[in-house]
Amino acid sequence: MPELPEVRTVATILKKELLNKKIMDIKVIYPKIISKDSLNINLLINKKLKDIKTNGKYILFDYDNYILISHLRMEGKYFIKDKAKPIEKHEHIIFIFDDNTSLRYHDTRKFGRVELIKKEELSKNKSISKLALEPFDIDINNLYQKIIKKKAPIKTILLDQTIISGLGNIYANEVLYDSEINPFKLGKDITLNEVKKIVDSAIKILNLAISNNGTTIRTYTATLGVAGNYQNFLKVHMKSGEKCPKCQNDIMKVKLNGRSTYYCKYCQK
DNA sequence: AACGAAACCTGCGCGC
DNA sequence: TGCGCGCAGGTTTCGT
Repeated sequence: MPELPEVRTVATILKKELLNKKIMDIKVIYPKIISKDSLNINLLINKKLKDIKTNGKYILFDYDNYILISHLRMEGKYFIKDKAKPIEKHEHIIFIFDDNTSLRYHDTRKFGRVELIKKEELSKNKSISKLALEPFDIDINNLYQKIIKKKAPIKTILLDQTIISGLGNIYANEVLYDSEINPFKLGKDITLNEVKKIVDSAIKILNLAISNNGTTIRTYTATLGVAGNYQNFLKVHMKSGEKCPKCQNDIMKVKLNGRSTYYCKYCQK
């Protein structure tokens, strides 16, 4: 569940469900989920959750003096369960609270990571400090200057979280379709007006996706029981062979730097 | 320095 | 039925 709308959806629900719960115990079943730079996760025992925020695709659990940074990568999910329920396959970390509940980090592919840091270290954290602003906050001219320095295709650039944060493969495909830009167009050839279109499209698409609880595709278990609905709004992603809604030609599927890229070669020049 | 490819993992669907 | 391959919403590390 990983791009910005899905991460915000998860964070909103977790905040509602977990605020002020006190952690009584933590069971780590698969230790590699915890970053090697992390403080001992048991420092969270006896702490109460004060807030949950997000930054790009990161979820930040605020515990006063500490912050737990969580990235879901490809398949990370959180479930809230009665603490007596048996540990299921793919549950790697279990937080046990002072009522009868527990929070379970579930990750089929084990790509996700959590890292516990002191709060004052947040701005210099290796992952967080490199992050660019989200499309909602980004400065067009600043982004333009970064993009035209790049030789890589614009699709690849949009996936670079140090250039603009929050977009992943689905929304990068959708944003480039909406802004009518060919995903293969090189960064150095992108115009200021095209950067404006990209940011406008990104804000529009992400906001609509957030209000629909994100996108749920190819997923067997909805995180926290919440099924997103934005898959019903997708124009090109996973639509190869279907007709372009604008010109009725076929949507193409190609590989671009190893990622599936869907676009209309007539509308996206 | 900057780019693409491989690595990190598991499960599913498809063709043979 | 079983096997092998390709594929999946991401990021970091490794070569060139």
